[in-house]
Amino acid sequence: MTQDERVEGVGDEVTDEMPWADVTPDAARRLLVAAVQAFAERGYHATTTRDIASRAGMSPAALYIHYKTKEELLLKISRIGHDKALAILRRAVESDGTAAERLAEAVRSFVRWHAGHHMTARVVQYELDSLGEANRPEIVALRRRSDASVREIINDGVESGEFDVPDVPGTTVAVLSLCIDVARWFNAEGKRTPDEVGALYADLVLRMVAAQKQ
Amino acid sequence: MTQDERVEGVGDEVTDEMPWADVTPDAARRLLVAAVQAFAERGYHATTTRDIASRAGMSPAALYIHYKTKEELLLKISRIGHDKALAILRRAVESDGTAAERLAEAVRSFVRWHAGHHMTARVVQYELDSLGEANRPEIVALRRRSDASVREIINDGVESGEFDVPDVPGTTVAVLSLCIDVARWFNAEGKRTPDEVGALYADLVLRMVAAQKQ
DNA sequence: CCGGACCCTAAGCGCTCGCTCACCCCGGAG
DNA sequence: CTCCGGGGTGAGCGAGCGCTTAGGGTCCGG
Repeated sequence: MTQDERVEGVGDEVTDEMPWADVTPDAARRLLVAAVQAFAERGYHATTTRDIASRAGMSPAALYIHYKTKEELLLKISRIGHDKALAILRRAVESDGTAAERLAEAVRSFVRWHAGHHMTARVVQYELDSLGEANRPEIVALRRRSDASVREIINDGVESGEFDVPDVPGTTVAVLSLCIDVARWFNAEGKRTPDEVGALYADLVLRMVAAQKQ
Repeated sequence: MTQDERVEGVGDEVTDEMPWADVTPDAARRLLVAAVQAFAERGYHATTTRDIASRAGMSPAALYIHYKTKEELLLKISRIGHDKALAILRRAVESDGTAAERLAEAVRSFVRWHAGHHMTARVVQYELDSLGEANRPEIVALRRRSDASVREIINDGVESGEFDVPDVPGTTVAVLSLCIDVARWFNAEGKRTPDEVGALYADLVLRMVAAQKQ
């Protein structure tokens, strides 16, 4: 009863920082971070539980004190990652400003997150199929909410006349796809910072939806 | 000496059709097609050689008559797939017309291929890391040539004044990224045909690079 | 009839996987 | 000191992996 649970209470008013800050037993967090790195580098199926444990400085058996299975690690990573990504999008949707401003902010912050946390994002976005049938629907639902958030802004812009978008669902898919794929190609040793990529992509997306002649 | 090598000589003047048409022993082609499906559905590391063989209607051992290892299958798929994709881009680059026409054609045909052959494209684009150190450089080199092809068209358009692109390398990455990610989300049972997605994406890309005010 | 080249299979080798279990170390209460 | 419980470990389990090998069916020229 002394050092046990301070899980709740801190709130999550921050959305852009280290995602694993409030994973509570210290050893469990180290294992989670190790799993993110391993999954991002080698893929879920090519990663062994022995590899995860040794990255966290533990024996292979220690993993099973904190997680029931290897898939539970992937599920927890996917859940937290999608929550963070969705929170970023929702904040942009619910902010004040024109549709163009909100769309630019959504793309900028979403891309910044995918670049800055490209290891996490890679696992979150590309290892969804590695989840079993039992766990996948929960994550797919989160993803659909991200889709709806972007479509919401684009629809607003079309209705207000700011945007000229012949195919709203198709353009929504394209915008999200563009942002998500950042996690695949972004390299921390490359020349661009996450901020720069975010600014570039926000500009490109605004061009995609802008009314052609005013 | 009788039926051995007729590999070369047929030429590859066709770029948009079934990619495995000229894989010569019939059993080897069936195994390759089975491997593409399995890798696309489950990923390379989650696919067993027993699964590939049984999809091709053979025993597990039959695979090793035609291929030395499981990775050789992935390498062959990657090589053929990248060759086809690059050929499509090169044809657009070397065609006649304005930069805008060539860029639109490049995106349209590249996207059409990624949608129409999304299983192959998924393996080609997303399983590159599963190749060992020995084989990866060859495929990476092919990918760089695709990158250079798109950059070439965009540079032409900037120099001729057709395009207004502040960041040519960044925009090149974005365009390719947009096209490639089609392989991830495209669903054959969905509402859109590969042609429709190609047309939509060509339009979106032209908007991204178009001179804002003329 | 034979004999062998060509494909393919049944069986299984050696290995590593995800995961388990019996035990140990160590700080705090009595 | 003893006792105890929770986080950790060493060793190893059954299973399934990539891949190999000995041999069988079939079609050929003789």
